[in-house]
Amino acid sequence: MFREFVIKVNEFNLELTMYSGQTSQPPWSMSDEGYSELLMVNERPALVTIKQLEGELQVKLEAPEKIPSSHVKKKIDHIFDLNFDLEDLYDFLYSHPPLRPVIDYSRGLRLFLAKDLFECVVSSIASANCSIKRWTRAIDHIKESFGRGYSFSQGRFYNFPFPQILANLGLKDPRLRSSGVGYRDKYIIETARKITRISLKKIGKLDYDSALNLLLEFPGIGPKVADCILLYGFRKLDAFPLDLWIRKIMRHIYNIKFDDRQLRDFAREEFGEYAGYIQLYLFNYARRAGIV
DNA sequence: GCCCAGGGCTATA
DNA sequence: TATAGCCATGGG
Repeated sequence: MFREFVIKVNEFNLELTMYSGQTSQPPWSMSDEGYSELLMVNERPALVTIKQLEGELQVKLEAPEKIPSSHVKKKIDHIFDLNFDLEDLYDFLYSHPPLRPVIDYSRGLRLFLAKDLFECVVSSIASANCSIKRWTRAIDHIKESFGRGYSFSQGRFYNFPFPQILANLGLKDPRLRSSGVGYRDKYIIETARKITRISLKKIGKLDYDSALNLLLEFPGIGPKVADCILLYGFRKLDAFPLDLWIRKIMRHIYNIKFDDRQLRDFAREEFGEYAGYIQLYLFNYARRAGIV
């Protein structure tokens, strides 16, 4: 089954969003057709290819079984957070003078939300003390090694393996390590084992603090990784992942020596429901503008 | 060859 | 509670 349709968008930059380093998943595979990825829609495999032309997204869909376009559109709307009003964010940023410069630098940048919660958890663990290039490649390797493959006209695509598959690996099994996650392999395996007993969906329904405290009990998940999962996985908009870039840029913008505790409290009190998006914009600003 | 990467874990005071 | 050293490994 092949199908095409269009999604109207405003204030969206697909390429910027795709390569912004959010730990929900690696960037989708790029070709002349656009960006392609395997999505499970109603538990069924579908290859989705999207290309942006100004104010519209051209979507191509290939699936062995019949899948309603409206369901695919809903998935895409969710993954790129297309229903979020960026104008409101820009108004908020404009009303806080220290933050004004970041607006024009990242216009159209949106959340890149998880298509698979477990993939988001593993990606976030793998991203710790690791370059974006390396952890995204490692996740792609894990998909090819342990995921289920589906063939399409563009080639073969793999889903992210279910927790049970990684949970069944021995702690010293070399296969996960050789995917490129390094010493984090045991964290991933032990976290996978815990996740076979706890529902990620249920964690996502808890309030911010309860979900945070639960995630912190998983091996390999500290404060920063937990906030990434809360933001990019569960769309907790008040999460504020605090990494080295955010520390740098906050010190640069506000010229105050905050420790991590104070920075988190400051962000959540000052930014509220915009904290997550502001973190996204600050990260992009710091990383690309070469702020010291 | 050295240093760093969207940090977390562990031991020590 | 706070800080120090360690961790795999590819890229600059």
